[in-house]
Amino acid sequence: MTAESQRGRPPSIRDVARLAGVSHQTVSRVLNHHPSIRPETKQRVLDVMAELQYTPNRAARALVTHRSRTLGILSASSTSTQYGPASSIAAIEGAARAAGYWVSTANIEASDPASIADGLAHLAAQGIEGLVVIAPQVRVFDTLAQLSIDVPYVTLQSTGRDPDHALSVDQIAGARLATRHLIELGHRNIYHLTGPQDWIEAEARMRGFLEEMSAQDVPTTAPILGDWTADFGFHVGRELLRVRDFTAIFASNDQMALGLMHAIHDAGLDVPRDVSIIGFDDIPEAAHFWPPLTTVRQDFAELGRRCVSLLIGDADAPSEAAASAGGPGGAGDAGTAPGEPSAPAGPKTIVPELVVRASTGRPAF
Amino acid sequence: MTAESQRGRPPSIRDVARLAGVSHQTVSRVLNHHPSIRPETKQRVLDVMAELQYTPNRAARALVTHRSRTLGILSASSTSTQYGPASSIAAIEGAARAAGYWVSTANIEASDPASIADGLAHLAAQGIEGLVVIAPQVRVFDTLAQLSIDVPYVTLQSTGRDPDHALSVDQIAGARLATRHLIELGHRNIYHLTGPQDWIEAEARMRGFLEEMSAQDVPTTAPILGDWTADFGFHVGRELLRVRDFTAIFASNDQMALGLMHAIHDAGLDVPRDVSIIGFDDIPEAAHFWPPLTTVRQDFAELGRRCVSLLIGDADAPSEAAASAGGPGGAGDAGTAPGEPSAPAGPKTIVPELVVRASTGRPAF
DNA sequence: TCACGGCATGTGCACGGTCACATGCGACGT
DNA sequence: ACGTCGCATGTGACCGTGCACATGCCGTGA
Repeated sequence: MTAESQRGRPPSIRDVARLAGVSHQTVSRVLNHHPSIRPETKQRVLDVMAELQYTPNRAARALVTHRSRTLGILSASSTSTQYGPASSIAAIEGAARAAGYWVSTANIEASDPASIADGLAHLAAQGIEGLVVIAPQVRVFDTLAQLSIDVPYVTLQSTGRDPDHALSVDQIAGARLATRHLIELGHRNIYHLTGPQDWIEAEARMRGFLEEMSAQDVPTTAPILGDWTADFGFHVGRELLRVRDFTAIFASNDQMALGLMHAIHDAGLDVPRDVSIIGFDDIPEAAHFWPPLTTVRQDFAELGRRCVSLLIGDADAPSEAAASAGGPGGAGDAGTAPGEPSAPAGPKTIVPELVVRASTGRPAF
Repeated sequence: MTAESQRGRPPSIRDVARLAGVSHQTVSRVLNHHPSIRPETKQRVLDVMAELQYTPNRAARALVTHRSRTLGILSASSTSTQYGPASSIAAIEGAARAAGYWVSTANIEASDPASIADGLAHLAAQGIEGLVVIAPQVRVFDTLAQLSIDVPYVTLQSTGRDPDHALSVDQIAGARLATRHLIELGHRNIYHLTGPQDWIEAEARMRGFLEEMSAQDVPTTAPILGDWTADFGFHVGRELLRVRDFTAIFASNDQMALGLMHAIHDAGLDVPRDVSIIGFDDIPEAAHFWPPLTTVRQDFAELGRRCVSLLIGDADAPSEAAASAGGPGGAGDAGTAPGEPSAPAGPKTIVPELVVRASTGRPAF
């Protein structure tokens, strides 16, 4: 029965149209949830689609609509392997898919301008409609401008500085939380180990640290520039322990905190008796570090979701809303096309949360 | 000068053709590295392309060639946030991009069949030319068959059981390495904490463990089914310590090993004096666990790269090789199109490596 | 009764590439 | 000297969709 329609190629709307006894345009209307189609006609078309296992051809659609329905993620490969970014990426993909979008990723070497340009060009060649940047952002933006790529973009995890493009976990507030916690425990000699300087969130955490320190009138030492890795934390820890003019360290991510604790244990010291350590992110392993790490939790998944609603809100909502008053519907495939496009996304700032575990305590003296 | 050619749309090959004084087909030939184009003509076309900032339209190309040049990754969202899979994914993307392919990801809830089907359908709708599966594989394959999706696929990290689709880190060898290490230290009462049973590599590591145990005539206890998480390791550890009829545990990933060590410390015991712990994967943090973790290192990035060369070798190499004898060139964009497509990929099995650190030692008695 | 508007549907073209098939021209063998 | 072959290039159709613009029909108000 269906064998007859087999002709090598996958079925097109015209094949469906022929079998349903309508024009190809009617089929197209069914696909796009056009309002004025008689229910019976629609049903007949849907039946034929199912019978033929028809799938809309993405390329053809993109060609004529000039819309790729694809979001790009530009990610530093050194970080996409870490819990936080990886969780956000997963959430981005999920939210995008729910909204009928595809997600395409490009990993770059953050340190190499050519790599940035290459990755960006790769995404641009795809006609992405939105871009999420998880990388040292200053350089990326320069390159973006140079290549005259013009798509809406969002930077994951930045501070509220550029409110159009930055949806923020309030990194500053999180850093202040961490710092305040140490100060309230009685620490006065506190170091801060930051992330790389061209990561906006590293800078934000540093700012939060400095703000809280001066707000509480605690004398500040210069932050130490780190690179997010546990290895780096370990080496910095070894250096710092030579002098030991501190009782607490605030590391701007959990990995570096882990490295610090390693160095401290190696020196025969105890956490938190001799030194208190606080991290940032609350990766799932942090609860099982020894000692379990006090840290600041971020909701990475929520962050990813908001990225998408920001991006798709920009790109989609206007035309979408204009097109049809009542029905949302979107432009998903006829078969799938589930729930509403995500809700207005709530307040714009995600507030991070202090998680007190066993790596912080009162200073010994 | 260039202002004149601005007409809203991005430039097409016809625009380029007009300005270069050739036919659109000649432009197309330049794009596809056709052999018989006069160097001067080619150069003229390339110049115009540069001037116009011409970018080939992916959708149009895909429409007519029936090739999407896209690879799909189906990944369990619970695992894509972990170091190993994430590294492989990054490597896959890099290798794919170098070969002129795009990568699109779908994260699924491994436990939910509907989610699997949804993710797979999403990728299929894109016309992916290859699929990498990083998820409990049994269910995925069933679904793949049900949806009658027919693309070459590769399972990341599987054992050598199905040699066509499995490019293997030799998980069995790795597990034997770990087990032998414990036995050689003098341990006789060894537990094994596995990954979820429907993950092929979890099963492979378990097999390796069992094989080595019986090869060395050490009595075996039933493996404990885990879920890859540190939390789970922690809880299992607490249970096991009630009886304490063992001197060593082989955890099939580093996270679970971490959880185990946490439980052991909590009980006031010492690693490795009271219990030896060995992990698997060698995530970057493992060197900084307390104590630094003995584990088995896998080259995740190499694994990812091989995935791609396997997939693209299948899909591309035949026609590619037939097309032009000498020049590789690929079908990248005229402007970009860098280095050779990856080399023949070497021997098919990646051999993992034992990394001895401080979490294993001789049993106390 | 008829013009008119809205619904349900159909017709043809455009999107930006590639492919199959010309075409013109110079070199070469007989 | 002429047919033939290969190179360099051009012409037109086609891929599967969506859009702008008909078209026919029915209900409605003047």
